[in-house]
Amino acid sequence: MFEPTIKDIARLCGVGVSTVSRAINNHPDINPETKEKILQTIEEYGYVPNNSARNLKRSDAKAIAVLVKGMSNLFFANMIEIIEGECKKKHYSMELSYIEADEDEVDIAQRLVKEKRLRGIIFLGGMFARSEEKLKKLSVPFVFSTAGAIPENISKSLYSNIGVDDRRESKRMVDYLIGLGHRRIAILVAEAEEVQSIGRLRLEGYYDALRENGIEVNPGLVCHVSQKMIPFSMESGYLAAKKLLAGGEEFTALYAVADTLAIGAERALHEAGLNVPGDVSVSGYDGIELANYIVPSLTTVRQPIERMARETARLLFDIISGKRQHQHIVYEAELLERESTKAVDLRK
Amino acid sequence: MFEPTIKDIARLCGVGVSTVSRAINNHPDINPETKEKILQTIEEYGYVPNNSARNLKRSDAKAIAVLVKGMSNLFFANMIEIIEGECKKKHYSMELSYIEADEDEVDIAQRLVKEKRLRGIIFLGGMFARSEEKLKKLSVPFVFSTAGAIPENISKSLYSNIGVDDRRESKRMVDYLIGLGHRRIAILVAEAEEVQSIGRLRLEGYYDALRENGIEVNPGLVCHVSQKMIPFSMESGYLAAKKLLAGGEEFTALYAVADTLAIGAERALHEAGLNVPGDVSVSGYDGIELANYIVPSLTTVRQPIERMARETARLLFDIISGKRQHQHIVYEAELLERESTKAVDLRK
DNA sequence: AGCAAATCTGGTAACGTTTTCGGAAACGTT
DNA sequence: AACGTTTCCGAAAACGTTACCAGATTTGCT
Repeated sequence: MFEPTIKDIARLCGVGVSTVSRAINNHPDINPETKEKILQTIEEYGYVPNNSARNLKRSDAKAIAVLVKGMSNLFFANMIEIIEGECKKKHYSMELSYIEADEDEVDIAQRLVKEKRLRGIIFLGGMFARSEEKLKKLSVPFVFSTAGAIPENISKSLYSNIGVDDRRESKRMVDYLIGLGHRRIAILVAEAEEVQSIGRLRLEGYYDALRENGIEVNPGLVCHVSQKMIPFSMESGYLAAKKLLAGGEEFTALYAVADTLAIGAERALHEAGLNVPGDVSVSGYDGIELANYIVPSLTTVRQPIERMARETARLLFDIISGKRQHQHIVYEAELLERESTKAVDLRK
Repeated sequence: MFEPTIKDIARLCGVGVSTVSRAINNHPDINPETKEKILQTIEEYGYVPNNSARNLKRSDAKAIAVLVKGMSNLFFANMIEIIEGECKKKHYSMELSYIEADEDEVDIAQRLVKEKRLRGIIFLGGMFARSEEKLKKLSVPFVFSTAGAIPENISKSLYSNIGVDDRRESKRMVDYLIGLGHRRIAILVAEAEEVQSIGRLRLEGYYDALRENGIEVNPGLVCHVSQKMIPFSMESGYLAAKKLLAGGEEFTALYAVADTLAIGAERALHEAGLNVPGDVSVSGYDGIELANYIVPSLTTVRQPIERMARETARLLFDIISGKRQHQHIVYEAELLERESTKAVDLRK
């Protein structure tokens, strides 16, 4: 199959290649009539500029990459879709790549940028304990979202970060459960071993709340998702809850650090003949759409996912175009009180 | 920031650029020692070949695109992740783009292919009533998955298609409900207006089952998701079910043509004080992971999603490399009988 | 009418690779 | 020793664009 190039179009129109190039790129230095004719010919022959040649010459591509760490997460799927929409608006293309837990996201990004001459990177999830030198080597802006905490000693001007204060919001949820009278509150946590990871932060929030309320931490109520499992999957929640139940430790509330984990846990509870919220109150974290539809609807902390995703993309584009500098945005989350939690039964 | 090129590496090693190129691309015509030295220098200086230049010269890129029609679908999110994994294995990069309902996927693909010199396209969802001429113009292989039905008059050698027989599997589900004694079976359907769309096919399956069992179709039990809504979202299911309930038509079973719709519907049922499966049996379609965890777990038709996604990617790669020809694969789905359905109560 | 300025245009040199081609050196074989 | 082979290598020509520069034409102003 023959693919016309800019030369062919030029020949067809009896003009030089530079003129065709000008027509394509909306250059001002061109006669509107010539431009019209060229555009028409282009249309007629179905000419589409070769991106590789263009990128080579321009020495950068109108593209970004979205790197996702932590698979099978409804939350990220949602964000990706929104980010893709923003890319489309800016006529950027988006490359998506899921990266393994043991891979270094900054290294991968670095390579990708060099290879494809991308203009920026969005990074979703994962923990975040990078070295400053690596960040310094980055030649394009890097925006993190829904990532773990940032080590204090790294200069904030090297990257952007958008999200909520996981530790604080997690504490808010546990405070709420305590407010309902719960004292024996179990927690289902994933990735808590990774320093500064999201899971870790949410667990810290749990500790904070207990401490502040003078409740002693019962290690038997802190249940970790097996490291071999996908951290935030329903299956992980299910299995972890089963383990918790098997442990025999009593609890009146179960807080899972992700809605998906909570849903898995509810099934385990159900199988054990426990009613939610009758016997156990259950709450999650994230505020995925689903949480509102299941029966009973799930009490959760809603992250402003759409706003976060949209702003992540917009901020990146603004930094690329020089309109804004790197910044660190912390959104407020919202506690959604729903059917899965209730005040502790005083008769018990 | 200075980025070394192949010339720099060549100079640094005191060899010609072609030799460096040979080292990078594992060409046999090179002295192992020289290769070793070059590779070492590359490592040392962090050289990464410029993809644009490479693609330009090679006149094609090691990349494919995944085009998704029909947004906010858990099912697709899952498939995309699996496909991305397969791409990674083959060292292909993947471009993701969601396309609007009114856009022509083949046109978009065509443009993308010309622009980026992609080697193939995977197309997820949407209906599929393409013209043969357009398909003929395609210069790279095109694999559809989870798409609507194929018009019979289009030559099957022009594209591949992988999926299940939606009409038959849908009928299977309705047959099952009828087998449980249900006669007044409501259906929640989306996109049924689009000829040959997935929604339409599933609705046809419903009609087939009723007809075969001598049950007259009650139009009051066929409930369409509003066209303004996202077709397969939970919200759509919720709203549609509310409309159905408001219609006042009695039914003992509700079949939603997607699990997400079913989950939305269950909430509406719940709000109306109806118990599942006590008062109404509910079933879905797709077999997303979630369906197994919610309470009551959802009876559904499981599409072999992982197998489909994996095979879609593999088939595309095989066609690209000439190992296989275009083909049309129809997988068997599996009816998963779970807690949300039960035999109709004879006392009623 | 004359000249400067504005408008438009085409030629051409890059951009960083891969690949072809011919040649040099090293190696076997008679 | 003379020859063909093999092994390795470098020069240079693409690939399809964009951007710079210089030239040609038109326009605007005295």
